[in-house]
Amino acid sequence: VVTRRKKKDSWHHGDLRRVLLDTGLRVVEKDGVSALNLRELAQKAGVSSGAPYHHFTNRQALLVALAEEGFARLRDAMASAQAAAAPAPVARLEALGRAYVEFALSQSGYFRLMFRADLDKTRHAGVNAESDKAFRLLEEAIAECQRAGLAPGVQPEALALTLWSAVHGAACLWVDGPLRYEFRGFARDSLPTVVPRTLTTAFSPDEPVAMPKRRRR
Amino acid sequence: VVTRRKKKDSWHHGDLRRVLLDTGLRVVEKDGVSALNLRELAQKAGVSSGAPYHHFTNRQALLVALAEEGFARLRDAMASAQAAAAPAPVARLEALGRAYVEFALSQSGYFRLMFRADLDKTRHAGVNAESDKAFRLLEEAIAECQRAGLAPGVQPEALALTLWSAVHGAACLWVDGPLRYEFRGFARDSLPTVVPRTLTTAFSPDEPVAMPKRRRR
DNA sequence: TGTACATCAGTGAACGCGCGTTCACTGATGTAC
DNA sequence: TGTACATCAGTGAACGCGCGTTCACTGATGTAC
Repeated sequence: VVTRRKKKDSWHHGDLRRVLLDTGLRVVEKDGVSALNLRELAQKAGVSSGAPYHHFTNRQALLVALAEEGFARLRDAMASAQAAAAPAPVARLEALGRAYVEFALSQSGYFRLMFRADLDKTRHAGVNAESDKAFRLLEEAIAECQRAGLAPGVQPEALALTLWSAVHGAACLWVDGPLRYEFRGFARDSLPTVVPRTLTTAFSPDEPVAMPKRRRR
Repeated sequence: VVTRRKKKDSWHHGDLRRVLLDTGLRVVEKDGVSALNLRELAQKAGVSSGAPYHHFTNRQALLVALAEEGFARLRDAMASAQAAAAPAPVARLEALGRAYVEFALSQSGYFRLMFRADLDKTRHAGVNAESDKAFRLLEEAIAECQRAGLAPGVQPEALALTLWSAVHGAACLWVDGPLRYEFRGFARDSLPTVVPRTLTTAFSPDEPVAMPKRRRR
């Protein structure tokens, strides 16, 4: 409804592309991906219904652009959380997991766009590259823990997958699933910590332990 | 396209309600929830476009009915997997987790319907009751392990949430997510085992261990 | 066993709207000389 | 610095389709007596 003006009022609208992305993100955050339509976006940006097509070839392209952006931001969030964490390998790993869940909860628009079912059909180079980078952070942190003897000596791939699954699952259950930001009295703020902390605690309950030597095969 | 006839050709169509549910499920399994539309369902059942409304008040109601059914089937699958498992608490817990993921992969139609975002808005008593029952199986199996000293001594709620998150996340990543039934050379058949097994192995790596006593708070 | 009546599961045509997308256009912006 | 021209981001009206939903109807099914 309100016409947005960015710094430079040049080029007619300022930065329509950015405005479309931003308002689109807000719509998805509030009502889900299926609620996003270009006409409404155009209207909210104070622009005619055809205008968005000068910036995105179609609706799908806008969704993909947002998904790419989301993966990049997730990676940034994870990287800086890790950098800010205590130097111990377990603390660093836990910080990554927490950042993942925190991102999903606070940026649920991006999260939905990044993992929506239809994305794969059009899975674009940019999306794949970004998501790979995010996942690689997790893998490296796990390898680091294993080298230090701070994680169970199972296949690293299995451990990486399990950790990713756990934080991803928590995010799904909270963002769109039956939990909706609530689970048995855990405070909203502590939610992102619960799952990663439980895992790292389970992996090395007391303190650094040697890699367990499996006795039977 | 093909007109279905059930045993009794009575009542015009036989059992249109059931046929609509079944073909709807197949559509969702193949192309996702958004691909399901009542006109196509009616056509596939060889019936006019208005016919479904004698069995479901609207599209939403059909989706909810399928979701309820899905939760009931998930619970059955989990219960019988647990019953068929070895008597050891850890084996029983692992069987539950495996059943959850197996269900998601083999019945991805139900899985999508059960956890789709829009379900919550209309979250019905039937759905809630069924999903609670399924989750309670998991909780009890965890409590059993903890009593036997076979799981870390963290809060049971945190452990339950983490396990649920892990199997749910694996399911999401495989069914609609970036993994799509593939992860680093794990065979498709072994996928449902990877995450639950990794967790139970991590929880009690060698054999039954006493509940760890946390030294620092 | 037959008849009358209520009920119920279908038909098929139509309504109507949301929304992606197109298109001929206009006026603003940048650039070459 | 001014002018001519290409380009580009908008307008706004319209197309068109998919699809949920409705409605007056018809014929089949079950039930009461």
